[in-house]
Amino acid sequence: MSDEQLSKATETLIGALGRQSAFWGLGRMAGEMYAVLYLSPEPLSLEAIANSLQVTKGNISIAIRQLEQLGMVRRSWRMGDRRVFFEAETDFWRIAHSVLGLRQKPEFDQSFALVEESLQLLEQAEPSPERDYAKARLESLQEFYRLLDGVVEVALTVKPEELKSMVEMFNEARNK
Amino acid sequence: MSDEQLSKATETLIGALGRQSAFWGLGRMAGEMYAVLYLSPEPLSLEAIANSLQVTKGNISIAIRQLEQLGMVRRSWRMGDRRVFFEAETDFWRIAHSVLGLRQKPEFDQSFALVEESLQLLEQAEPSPERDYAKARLESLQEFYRLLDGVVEVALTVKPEELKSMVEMFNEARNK
DNA sequence: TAATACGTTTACTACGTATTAAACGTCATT
DNA sequence: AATGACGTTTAATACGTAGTAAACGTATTA
Repeated sequence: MSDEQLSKATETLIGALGRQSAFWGLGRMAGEMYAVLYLSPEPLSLEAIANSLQVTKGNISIAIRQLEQLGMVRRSWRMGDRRVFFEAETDFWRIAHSVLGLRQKPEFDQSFALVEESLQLLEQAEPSPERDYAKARLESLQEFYRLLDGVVEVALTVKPEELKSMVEMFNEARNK
Repeated sequence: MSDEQLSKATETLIGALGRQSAFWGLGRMAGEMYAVLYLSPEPLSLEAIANSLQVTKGNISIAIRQLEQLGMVRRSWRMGDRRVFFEAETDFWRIAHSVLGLRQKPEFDQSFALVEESLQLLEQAEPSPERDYAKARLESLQEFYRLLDGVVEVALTVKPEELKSMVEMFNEARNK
């Protein structure tokens, strides 16, 4: 690293995305790796990543798979080089799509299905004030889930520019 | 428990919200406790919660604080009873507000600040292709953060009915 | 065929967090 | 004052996951 400021800047981003990634349940390592790749002008080898993060190869090998599966990182090859290179997907919109679809949505669906199951159990229960109360609560929860589902659906359908102008529209309307 | 189906339904919801809660980084316990309270027609004592989840009082005492701080649970008292009772906040809209504000937003802001810091470090760096590339990347990341921030802002500003009708509008437009 | 350079897998260790049991402080009741 | 019923705190433990080092498989080169 010739430029001190540049490497400091990289370290700072590594810290930022590591935090973020851990917070969202992806593991600190995954975010840190993404940060390294995101700032690198050209694809990096597995070993290069391991060096810049001071961890072992095996560690990277496992973590990189998560990132690949989520569409946050791609592999590439160079002719005459047996090594595998990785580069970051830089289109956050695309990343948001795949992460929501592959990670959040399944979890959401699972939960939704369980609420439905719970509701069906209540249908079979003896009518009683307790049952009726629980039933009302579950239906209310279900409605909220449906709203959330709809919001996400919309967010993934519109184009980013559309979304951006929508947001601006709202903010203008609110500020007067 | 007089009604077998009712308690099965409760257990199912406990499982669902426990999963969900752990997934979102709140800890399994917190979600399970919320589920118990959410389905209970009247406030429950600390010990009652501990019994229904088969854990110790101390455990509940700690976890309940999280839920209180996030506005997901409230304390209440009964005259002539020294015990503390807890009841679930059932307005998910309100919960969404406070969770986003108290939990997600600070984390987001922290990350945003670090990206900015990183960007400022780059300003001071020697001009070079690597620096310029990194700078472009960070600016792009910043723009995405701003968009996200705006979306959340809007989502928290509009009333739930407004949001709901917006979603419906979009879906109709999309389906023709 | 031997030797080297990879990436992956595996068994082990280290670490942080969740959970418990017990001690503690407080308040009401006797 | 003494006792008992609370909720909270604390120290110890259990548990799951993150991370390492080394073995492994495979392809490439000599």
